[in-house]
Amino acid sequence: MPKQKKWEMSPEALILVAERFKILAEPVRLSILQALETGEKSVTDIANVVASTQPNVSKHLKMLQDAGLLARRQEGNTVYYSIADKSVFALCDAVCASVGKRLTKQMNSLNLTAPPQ
Amino acid sequence: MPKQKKWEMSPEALILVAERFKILAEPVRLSILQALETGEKSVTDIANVVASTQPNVSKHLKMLQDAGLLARRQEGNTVYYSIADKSVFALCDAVCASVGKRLTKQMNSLNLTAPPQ
DNA sequence: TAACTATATTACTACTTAGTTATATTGTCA
DNA sequence: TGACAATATAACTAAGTAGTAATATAGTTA
Repeated sequence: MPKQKKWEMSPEALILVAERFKILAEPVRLSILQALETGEKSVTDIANVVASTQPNVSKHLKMLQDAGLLARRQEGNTVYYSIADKSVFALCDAVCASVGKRLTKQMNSLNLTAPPQ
Repeated sequence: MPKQKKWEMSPEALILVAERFKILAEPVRLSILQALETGEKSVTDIANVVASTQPNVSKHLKMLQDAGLLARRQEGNTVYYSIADKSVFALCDAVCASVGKRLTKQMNSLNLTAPPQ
């Protein structure tokens, strides 16, 4: 019986939740989170992994940090970012499962159990 | 031991996940989902509940349906939409918890256990 | 048929933002 | 100090989109 509670949320709360979703609604930012799953990395390293430019990555990192998803640690000249809120991975897994289920349904509805040709 | 699996995701999968997050990154759409939690509703009813115009709501409904989150049922002249993927509520709850935890931390770091003034 | 209702669509405007380029800032080392 | 390296920031452009207003498409009823 843990599931069936009503979803009461104020408009302000809805806005906050939407903002959090917006942070995650960018492939590059998801890629950054993925790159940091194995541990902290410098900005330059992240830029290399996600195949983007340093200024662009810096901007995304700031957004992720402001959202409370990343932590920042400076050592001498280089800055290391790391995951501050591991719950994002569970979120992404849940979305991935939902999206995957939907794609499977679509394929089945087209009687495509295997790719054509 | 169910948790600690590596997060391997192709760039295409990241794009799909980001698109799903983007669908949820809009307060009006979250409000629509909230309005439908108690059961199906007509377009006009939804527009009234979320305090928006009919064309705007119709557009959002189409996006939600295309994403597989809503189901559509037509009866005579009116169209009823309903939740097709209840997993979105778990997602929103998870985000809400994460955001709430972060706000609590911020308040504690400012020694604000109660609102000022 | 015409008049009415519910929903969808189109065209448009205003706003947001991802990416780029150039530059500023900060730290290290000689 | 100067030269260099790592990161952050500012200004800009281009693309996407939420909301609006007008119109189109159906379905109902007379």
